[in-house]
Amino acid sequence: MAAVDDLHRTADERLRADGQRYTANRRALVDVLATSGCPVTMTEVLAAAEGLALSSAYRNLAVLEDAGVVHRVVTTDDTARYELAEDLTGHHHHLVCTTCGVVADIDVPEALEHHIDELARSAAAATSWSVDHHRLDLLGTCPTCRSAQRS
Amino acid sequence: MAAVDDLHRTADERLRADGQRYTANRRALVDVLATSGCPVTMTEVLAAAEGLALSSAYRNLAVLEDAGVVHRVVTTDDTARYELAEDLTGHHHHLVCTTCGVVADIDVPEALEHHIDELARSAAAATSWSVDHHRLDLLGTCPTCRSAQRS
DNA sequence: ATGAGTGCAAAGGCTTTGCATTAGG
DNA sequence: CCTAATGCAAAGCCTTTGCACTCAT
Repeated sequence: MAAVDDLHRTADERLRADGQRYTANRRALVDVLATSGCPVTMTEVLAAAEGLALSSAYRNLAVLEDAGVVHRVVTTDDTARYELAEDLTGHHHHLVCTTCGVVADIDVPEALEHHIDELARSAAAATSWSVDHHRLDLLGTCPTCRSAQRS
Repeated sequence: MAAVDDLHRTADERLRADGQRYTANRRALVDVLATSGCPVTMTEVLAAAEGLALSSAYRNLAVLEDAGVVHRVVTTDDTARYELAEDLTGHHHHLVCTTCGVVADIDVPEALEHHIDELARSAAAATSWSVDHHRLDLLGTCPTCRSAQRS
């Protein structure tokens, strides 16, 4: 998998640029996130990375986030989720289940992104805030919770 | 203030429909949220509603949320914020400060809302999720934190 | 009088931190 | 060697819950 090698190389570079080492634990975390396909909870991270201590997972995910490799996703419940940074996976948005909290990725039409960028510019101009990113979530019910409702 | 009277009447109706009473504490909470103009933290709620117990504030905000009077806003930090439900204040989106967490309201052009609704429909059709709402946040730095950075 | 609402204190759950040990450069 | 990283346990912080008391109907 050349793509995965590239990912690790990029992660390594970013951590070094941040004065950090790309250790086995950190590499394992990146693998977990690259494999999962959607933002994952700490519980899921620990299940996928056997032998990794809870505190190391939190600390390393924070280090990876500081280095711009990982993004911490906060939705509506009290459990954070983690995914690879957008510039590694491509810009996307989220479908969030308001029942169980699970998050899926969705792509958004270029035209809509363009409209949002315009909004960001005009809002920044009107408010004296600076605007860096945006976040568009669709909130609803995932297939699993939908079938649970019906039964 | 006729508008505020309407607000309290609506809140009262919704609580009763939910089998709940519109008590003095709950009325005070609605007043705090109506006055603040942007989503507020629990700390701010307690400061504004003198004599209100922490547990009562949490419990009553939960009751008000269940009744559809209040909306709990989760952004990027670990402190929830509360605002009046959108159908009481009008649909809007948020400007979130990634430094201090403060949240401001912004209105979004009708055309953009329309595009987002289309996205919601197509995403629902493509994924077998059901989609109820959306949430668009602009993430950046508020004026206060911007001046703190410069100094 | 009867159940909802309230306040205090204690407990919960996710996350962070202190500290001794281990490993990488 | 020397600093960073790790793992365990303890602490923190926001939030929820248990329980006795008060208030409204």
